[in-house]
Amino acid sequence: MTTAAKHAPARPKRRNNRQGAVLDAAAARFRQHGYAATSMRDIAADAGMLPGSLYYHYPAKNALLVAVHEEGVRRIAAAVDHALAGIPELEPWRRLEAALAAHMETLLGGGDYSLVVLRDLPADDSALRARLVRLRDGYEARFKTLCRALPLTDPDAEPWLRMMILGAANWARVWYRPGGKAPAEVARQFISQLKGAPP
Amino acid sequence: MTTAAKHAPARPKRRNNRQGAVLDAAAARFRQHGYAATSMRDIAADAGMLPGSLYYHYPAKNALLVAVHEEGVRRIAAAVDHALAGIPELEPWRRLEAALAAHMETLLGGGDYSLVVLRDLPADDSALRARLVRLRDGYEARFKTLCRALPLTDPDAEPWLRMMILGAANWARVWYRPGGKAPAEVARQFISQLKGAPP
DNA sequence: GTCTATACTCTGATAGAC
DNA sequence: GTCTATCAGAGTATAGAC
Repeated sequence: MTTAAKHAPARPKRRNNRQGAVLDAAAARFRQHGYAATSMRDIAADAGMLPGSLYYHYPAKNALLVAVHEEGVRRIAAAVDHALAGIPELEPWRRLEAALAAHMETLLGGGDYSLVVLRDLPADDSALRARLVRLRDGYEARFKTLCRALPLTDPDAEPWLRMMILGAANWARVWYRPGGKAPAEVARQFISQLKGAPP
Repeated sequence: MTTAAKHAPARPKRRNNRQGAVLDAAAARFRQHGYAATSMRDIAADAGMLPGSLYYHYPAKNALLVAVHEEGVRRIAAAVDHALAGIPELEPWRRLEAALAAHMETLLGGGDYSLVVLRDLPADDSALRARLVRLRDGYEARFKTLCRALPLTDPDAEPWLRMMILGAANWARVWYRPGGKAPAEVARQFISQLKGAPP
């Protein structure tokens, strides 16, 4: 943690790159049909393999879910961090808006791996569930920091404000259609509702 | 629609009431484990039947999903309508807050059938999906009316405001824990964030 | 390292006795 | 209205050839 949080270049060891194909296929299926409705046969077919071959790369179906989730969090966190690094200016509302725009662009941008925002955590495996929740919480800590920096008249409002922003943003997955407003514009409008009239 | 929107008393024909047990069992399973992860055998066991017996009451698994969904929408809509009927006063923000409180109480109150706000609409059956979406849209029309009545400085803000409110409320299912603040209090705080400083 | 073939369980659903 | 018995197929996972 001294020099850089990510000690690996970009994709450390995608051995013969077939593992990447498996993960991509799983991400696409999980996103489109959900975890429970996706079969290993589906994933294998999309990856151009037979079902049994998957188990060389990942020991079980839920290991695939964890891997997809980890990659998803990694990507959305990178997008947000990159957006914030571009504007070291101090105006807190604008920083929050930029972060939210990056969050929503990644989430709604059509890429798979947007599961960060998993609605439907596996209820049967509590260890797995806890692990995924911890991952998401680690990511969302960024928004806690951003919201705490806001000049609010009532400091106790911060948690509610944060819950509203993230909730509204994540729920956008349900109603958003690619043809509509750009994700960044949605983010701008959301922030605008909370900020009240601008000066 | 002249005298009353609901022409049936409370539960029109729960024939021999075993059908109700089936629906309750299905609702509980769908809520806790999701649709795809629930088997007809699970539902049958919870209802005290054998798997084959379910098909006397419902012709297929997805018919159960539709029935649960319809009952869920009916309940949450009834709760909101009842709350609004109690306060025919005119202050629009208070009406919206009351409706949101009823929405969230029903949603977070622990009852099954709160699937209204279905996370995971079946992606494989687009006819079914469309039907469920239409049901939800019919319910949410109430909030469109409520938001349009608000005294907003920018009238174009109404859709964004509504999307934020419903999104934040529905997403609360993900983080809300029964020990915490009452749902009505959460609703109050959410509205408070949007209204700005009260007079 | 990757694939083939397969084991074994569970799925939604049906037919017909009671 | 519920049960017994069963179907055909899909589910995850494994063993072992290449």
